[in-house]
Amino acid sequence: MDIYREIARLNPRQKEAVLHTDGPLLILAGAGSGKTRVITMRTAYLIHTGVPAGSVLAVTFTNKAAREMKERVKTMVKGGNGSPVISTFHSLCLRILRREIEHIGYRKDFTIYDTSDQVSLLRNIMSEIRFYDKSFKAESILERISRAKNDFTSTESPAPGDPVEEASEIIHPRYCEALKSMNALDFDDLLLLTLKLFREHPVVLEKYRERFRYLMVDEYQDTNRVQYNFIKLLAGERKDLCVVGDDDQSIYGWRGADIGNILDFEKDFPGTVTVRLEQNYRSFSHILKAANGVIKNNTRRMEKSLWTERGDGTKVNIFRAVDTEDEAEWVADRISMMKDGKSIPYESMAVIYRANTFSRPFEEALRSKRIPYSVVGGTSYFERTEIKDLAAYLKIIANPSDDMSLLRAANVPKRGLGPSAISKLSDFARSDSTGLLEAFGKAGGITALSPKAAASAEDFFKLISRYRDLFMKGRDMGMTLNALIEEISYKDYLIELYKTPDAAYGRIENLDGFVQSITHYESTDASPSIHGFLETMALTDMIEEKEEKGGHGVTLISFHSSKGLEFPVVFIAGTEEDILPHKKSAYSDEGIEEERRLFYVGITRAMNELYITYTDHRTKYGKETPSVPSRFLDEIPEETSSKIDRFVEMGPDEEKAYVKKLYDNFMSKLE
DNA sequence: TTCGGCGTCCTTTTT
DNA sequence: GGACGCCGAA
Repeated sequence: MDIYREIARLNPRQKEAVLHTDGPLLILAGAGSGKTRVITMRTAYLIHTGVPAGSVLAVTFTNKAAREMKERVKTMVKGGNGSPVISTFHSLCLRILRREIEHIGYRKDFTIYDTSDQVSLLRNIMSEIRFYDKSFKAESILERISRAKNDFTSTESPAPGDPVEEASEIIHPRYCEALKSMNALDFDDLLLLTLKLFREHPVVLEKYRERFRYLMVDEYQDTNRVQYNFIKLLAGERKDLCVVGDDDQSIYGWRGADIGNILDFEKDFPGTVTVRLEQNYRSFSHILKAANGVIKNNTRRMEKSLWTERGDGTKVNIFRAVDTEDEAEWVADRISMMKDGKSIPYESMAVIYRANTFSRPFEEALRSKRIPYSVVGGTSYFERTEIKDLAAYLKIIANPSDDMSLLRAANVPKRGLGPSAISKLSDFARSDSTGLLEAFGKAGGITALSPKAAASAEDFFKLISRYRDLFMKGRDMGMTLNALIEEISYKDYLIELYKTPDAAYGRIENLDGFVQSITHYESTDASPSIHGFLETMALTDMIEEKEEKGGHGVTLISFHSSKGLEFPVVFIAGTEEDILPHKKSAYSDEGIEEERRLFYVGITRAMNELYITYTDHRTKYGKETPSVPSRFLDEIPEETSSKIDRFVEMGPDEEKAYVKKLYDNFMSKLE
């Protein structure tokens, strides 16, 4: 591929971004402006000018983004020496820590705790220190702790009178100690500890600065303070740093993403060249005007305005539905009209909503019209209990200090090791200052324990030791895992739990999938190990590659998950106050602005046709509630939209039917 | 130690 | 309307 010919085909702004290779560069990439094309071409160009491929580092947030970028760079850069490092923040940090973590006093064989591991650890700690008050949910404490870890710069004392804040202040240090003693790192630690490493060991930092001379960060608007500091340190004095992002699409503030990072980039890195990519290749003009009209009401943003050469297209349709079912039915009707009348395939259409629970009525309406659909989101494969159960076995096998996994595995399936036996075992471990797993091994000598429980604990210890040997020998992990499943009769346990083999069938299928994924890992990884497998499992959703291709029918998806995607036809549903903006975000201007960005993200997903719907009445938590149209609807310019109103649309018969339906609903609620 | 019934809560989720 | 966690009984 001739790189110069490719560059010549870019628009002037894109060209500018690709050709700027010295000093800090901020690419403000509007939705649909060809961002990926620009950053991959910039990478190719860098390498073409003589930069060694291996000294280019591109960091993304998701595995998907990293994968896509890798593939596209590969087609542009032929052969040559080495390839650029394209990685997520988390995998990059993991790789660094695997090599260097001993510098900061951790063992190399640490394991990674995911969110549910974190929650169970917190529950444990909270009950141990008798903090377990119903008013404190482990999840909300976790949220605070994670937040504190992510914007570690703001270590101000808790807002007085906020009990959750005060509680997490107390729990936080204990949580960190517990993690460390279990030789475990949570997701935040991967980043935080790498930063700590860089700060405390300049020699190590220097090594990585030398290694990665050219840095690129994708989705910069989503970085948190730790990521910002990490990047800044790594960029060092040379500051060959290029960040790409769109402040208008910053929708992860609640997860610690700091929109200030992108807004202040020019200030943080003096001499920054800023390039705005505003030409949009995705949508018709009416859609873009609607998007611009909405987003310009935000105050904390960098001025920009999308435009297109594609022409006006059709106006944005705003539909007022009678109620939740009506909204879903109308959308389903439209979908089948598009399919039948315009031969638009179902795969080209998406319904976007604020929260996953809103998928329900759409699923029902689509199903009743026999329209195929797939719901994006929900619990991921590796979050399923049966998978987590088995993973707990693998984790305690891999890391004997991992008490949380030990506790999970110990009594699943039931072995007669309930809370009281466990607490005796951990008392012993503490007084004898050995690990919990060793305490299991010595259970015979613990007088407080019933002989039955003691024997059971010892058996468990032996089981784990035996399988550790088997796995460490490194031969056929898939078969070993199968043997383990067999030995602990896990499938029988599932059948018993779900009463019938039929009900348990799906679960058992998941198990087989799990065995397959370890087998697959084993056959594709250069040096497979149980640690490596657990890592891959923690950091990537290995199933997603399959699902990405397999997704068919109409897509049902949340605003958040829709970022980065595009569909010829988009329906945005539930555009009502308390939903969008969500009532919990409506207290602050910041919150409202992030909700507005969500709406903006949704609008800009649409290529050809956009429908926005709201209802007159909505069923909330099983109760009929009147709804108020979202304030954001008023921000869509009149000349770019057209309104459809079911109440106006309805003939007298339908109106009568509607009134009757309301009445029936009302009567049925009384019973 | 385990099972079943009630009260509580209720966004978004890249890793 | 429903998931999930807590507490009481066997």
